[in-house]
Amino acid sequence: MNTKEKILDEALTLFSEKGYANVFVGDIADRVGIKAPSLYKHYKNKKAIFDAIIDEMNRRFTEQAKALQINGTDAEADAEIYRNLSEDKLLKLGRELFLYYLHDDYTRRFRKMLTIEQFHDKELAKVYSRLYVDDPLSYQGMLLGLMVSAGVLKTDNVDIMTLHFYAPIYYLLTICDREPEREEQSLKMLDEHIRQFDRLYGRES
Amino acid sequence: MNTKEKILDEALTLFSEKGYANVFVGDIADRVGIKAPSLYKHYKNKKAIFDAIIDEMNRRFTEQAKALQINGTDAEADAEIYRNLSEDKLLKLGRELFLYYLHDDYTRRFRKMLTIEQFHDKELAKVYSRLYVDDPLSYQGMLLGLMVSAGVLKTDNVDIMTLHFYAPIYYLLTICDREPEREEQSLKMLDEHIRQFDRLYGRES
DNA sequence: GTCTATAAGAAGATAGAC
DNA sequence: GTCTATCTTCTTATAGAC
Repeated sequence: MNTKEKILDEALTLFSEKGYANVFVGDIADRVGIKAPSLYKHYKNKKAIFDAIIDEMNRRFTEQAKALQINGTDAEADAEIYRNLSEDKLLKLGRELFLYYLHDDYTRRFRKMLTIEQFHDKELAKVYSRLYVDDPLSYQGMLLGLMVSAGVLKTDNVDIMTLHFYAPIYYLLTICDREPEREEQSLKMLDEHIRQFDRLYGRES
Repeated sequence: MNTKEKILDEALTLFSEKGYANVFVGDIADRVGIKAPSLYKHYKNKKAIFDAIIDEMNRRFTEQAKALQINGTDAEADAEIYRNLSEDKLLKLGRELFLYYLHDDYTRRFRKMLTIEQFHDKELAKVYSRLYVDDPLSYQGMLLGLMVSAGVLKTDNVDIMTLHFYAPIYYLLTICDREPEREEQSLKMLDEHIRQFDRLYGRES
């Protein structure tokens, strides 16, 4: 990781803990191991660092979305997978996804930073809603829709079923972001949530 | 409203939009209609204004909690109410609660401020979790528990049922806080959520 | 309690040497 | 690209008159 990248990395760490306004250019420089004025050789000003973080995230998520679409369009193969999805496998899948979002360093820091800055301007509000509302609901809606098609789940309203699946996961994630010591408790609730979801929409009805 | 109260009020408005660090003492004074130095006759410093807001909220919520407990302990009368709760009434109740939390000026501004400041220190994280996790889950858990006792709802895990009821409501609320123009869409989803919740846990099973 | 004037210090950013 | 020195501006807070 070169200096320019290291600046983004350390800035993201600080922004995600204290928020943009509470982080000083000198703080970032300290952590990078240079003096504040040197930082201006890499970025025009403090705001440019913040913008570069947002850009980098947009790049990553677009990339990820593309990768998901490639898998997602192969509906026949996916349907076959979901048809054979036992409760245990669903549980494992949900837990892995949750832990990825919780523990992946970049994802976690970015989510916390955006949580702090979401009211700062309309643009950031949109980014937040796209990443944590619209994209997850549409992607998971597609997956759950496949499971409905495969007869594994039953509903006449996939959108609300998706909300019922995702909202508790999102909620538990925000708890862990705020108080990491509640991770164990949250994981336990996550398991129970998925098990109950499976029972409500799935095999027993 | 005297000057001292007006300072808290305007400060809360600004803090909830920009966050503590982005609000200057002069900004608050401007909105109150005085000059910055006059403000120091009412509060020792900027931090004291913030602390006073937190204290005032603690006062209000403790008061509210007491009032709720008085009703809540009369389980017999409540059970009677919930036994006769039709889907339409549940819908109306949920919608009213949601709109209260969304539109009540004090509640909304405080929630947004705390959202921005929740990672700033452990104390604020705890306040957030108490107000938006532990208290609602325990209060609504009690109400839903009564409905289970009354035979209106069925589950072997009231905690998860409560999570399934509350998490989508919380989630929709955060969407409206961030993008008020999505209120109509969110209210529609709220209705569908409650209706579906009622179907999953209620009469049809 | 409110004002004007101002002190004290913090923070962002630039200049110019190396 | 990194440094030291420095400028400028902004922000909190105080002093003291009314």
